[in-house]
Amino acid sequence: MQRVTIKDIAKKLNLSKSSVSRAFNDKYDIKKETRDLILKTAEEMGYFPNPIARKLSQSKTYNIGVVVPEFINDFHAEIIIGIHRILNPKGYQVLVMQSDSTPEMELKNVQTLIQNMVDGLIIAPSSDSDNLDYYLKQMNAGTPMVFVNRIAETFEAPKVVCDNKKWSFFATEHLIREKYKKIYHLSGNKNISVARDRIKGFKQALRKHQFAEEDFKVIETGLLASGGVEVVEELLYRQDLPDAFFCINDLVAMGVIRTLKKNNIRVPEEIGVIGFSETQMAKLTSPQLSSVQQPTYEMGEKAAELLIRHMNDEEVKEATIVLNGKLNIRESSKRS
Amino acid sequence: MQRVTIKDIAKKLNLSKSSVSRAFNDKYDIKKETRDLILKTAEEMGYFPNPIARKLSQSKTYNIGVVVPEFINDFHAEIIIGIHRILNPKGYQVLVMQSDSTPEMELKNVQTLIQNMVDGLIIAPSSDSDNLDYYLKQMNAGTPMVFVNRIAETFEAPKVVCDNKKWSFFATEHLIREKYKKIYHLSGNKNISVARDRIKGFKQALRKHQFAEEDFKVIETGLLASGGVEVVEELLYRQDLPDAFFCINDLVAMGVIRTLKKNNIRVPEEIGVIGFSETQMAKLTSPQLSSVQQPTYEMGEKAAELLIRHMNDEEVKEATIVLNGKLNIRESSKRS
DNA sequence: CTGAAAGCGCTAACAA
DNA sequence: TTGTTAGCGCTTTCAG
Repeated sequence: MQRVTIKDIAKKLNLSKSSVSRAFNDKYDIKKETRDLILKTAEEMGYFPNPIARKLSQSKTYNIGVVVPEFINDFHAEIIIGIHRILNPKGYQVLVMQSDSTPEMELKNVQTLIQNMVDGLIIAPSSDSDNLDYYLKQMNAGTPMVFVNRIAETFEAPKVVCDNKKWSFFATEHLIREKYKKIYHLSGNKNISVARDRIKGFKQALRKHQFAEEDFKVIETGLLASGGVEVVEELLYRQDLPDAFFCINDLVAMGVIRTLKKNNIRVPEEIGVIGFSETQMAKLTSPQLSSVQQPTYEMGEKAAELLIRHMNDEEVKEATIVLNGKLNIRESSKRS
Repeated sequence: MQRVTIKDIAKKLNLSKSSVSRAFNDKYDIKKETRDLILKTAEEMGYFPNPIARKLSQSKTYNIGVVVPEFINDFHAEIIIGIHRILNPKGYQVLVMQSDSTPEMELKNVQTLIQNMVDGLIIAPSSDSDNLDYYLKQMNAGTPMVFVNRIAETFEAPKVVCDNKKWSFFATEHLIREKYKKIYHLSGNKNISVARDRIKGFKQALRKHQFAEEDFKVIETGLLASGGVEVVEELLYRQDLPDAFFCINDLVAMGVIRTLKKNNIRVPEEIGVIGFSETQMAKLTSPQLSSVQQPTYEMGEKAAELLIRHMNDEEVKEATIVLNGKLNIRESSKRS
């Protein structure tokens, strides 16, 4: 069964291909009746425009590339859904690739996508310091790009971020208000600006509440549950347990809680725990996990909108959108 | 900066476009030296083939559509990753859409993808009884399709499924061996063949171990944690708690465990719980959740391989691949 | 082994 | 308002 083309319709109606084409792109002049006629017979003949042909002649692919560190986690999955929500209705197709959280793979994915001629890119970088030169070069060469989440503040590009420092501050302050006296921050990886910002917020809160500087303890754990497990085991061994953990993410927090409970330490009575980047899991565990929720869907949506504006040549080179988080206080951090 | 085309290379080397094209598609005759020369200068000039042009002239898009119920869960995310693993290296791009678990949206997505001229489709249906006529029609019209997971056994199409009945049987038998005497099965939704198969396995195990037929209790809960919560609350109210729950998935199991613990019922000592479709969460909770793990990545890989064979016109119309699961026994179901 | 030329299906100047 | 025509960049048949 051959696909119907504009040529077939033109022949059938004794019109030219151009007229048919025009009927489908209402930016050109065409008499209303002929257009209606064309649209009607097109419908009858089961015609659908061939997107590839259109892409070739318009030299526009309507493809948008998205690169995320990984898509098995709620955070990035939700960002991707947000992106879809904006882009799909506008006729764009979204090509998602994951970088396995490595800058090398990320670069490779971006290159692949550019070679496949995406019209624009949304990148959720794995770190904020790698590949920047390359990205800058590509942007100057005319590839519209928008960055999400982990990206250096100083990098001059359209970006969508959360106010990590602020919400880290609130999370820490919440622990302080709950009368936790010795609070450790389990930080993911200091190469990531997001983590650095959270450290800043953490320290700022402690400082505000007159904690001694020597108590500003930050431990790097990576982003996996195992990181939380190991830290607690280590601290137990060294008999240096704090009475609260503020964790870089929910996974680490879960690792912490598990290990504490295994050692018969009660959460939140003896030790409070709070996570970040709320996951579905937070509500399902016992104790339910307190966590800072980020507006993930909105991050994706804003990034997509920014990209569209960027592709339309609006001047958004340095537009930065900062979104707000939200502190969900549940059982794991409530002593009162 | 204009993109380099084969024409530019041809001009530079005083060759014809065809030769340059041939150099990149080694199915045609071309002298080795000229080919090497072309490849070398192409490299120097920073040439990349324009995929759109190639697609148009080959009338092949190298796009594969994938429709899943949703991608915020490990199960489907892992299937998608499996698909990527096979398809990306072969130069295919994967377009993923989610149906929000409704047949209507699923149909719409499939139609959109077909209009966008994907070369083939992998569908993880939201139910196994909807849209089948349409799919059959499309397949007969020449669109290669492969189905994954929730799909009726009798539907004649290439498909990749798990042996749900078998692993449901093993899960139930495991509970029996742990001396649980009154086992309820929390089933998702009987419209889904996967759920029906698990019910079969459940009953088969009870039968084998001489449980009374009146004890074959199956309760529909949907697929969310809230379903588990509500059932336990209801059963508590009616004072009809079993001593073990075999749950359709980990989310429901988590809801069950949470609610039991809230009511000071110990898991697994008083009540055992086991999930299905292992999630990352299973290892992170306390007690750690026993669950049947399905080979999700492999399901995606097999589906992609099947699709490729199908697109190459191998006769695989009715090929069904049945994969094996695995029972991960953890704390939530071990009384001994 | 290489070149010329047609064509994939559509868009977009330009003419009429 | 409509038709003619020349592409978009590549593949592929046919000649040479």
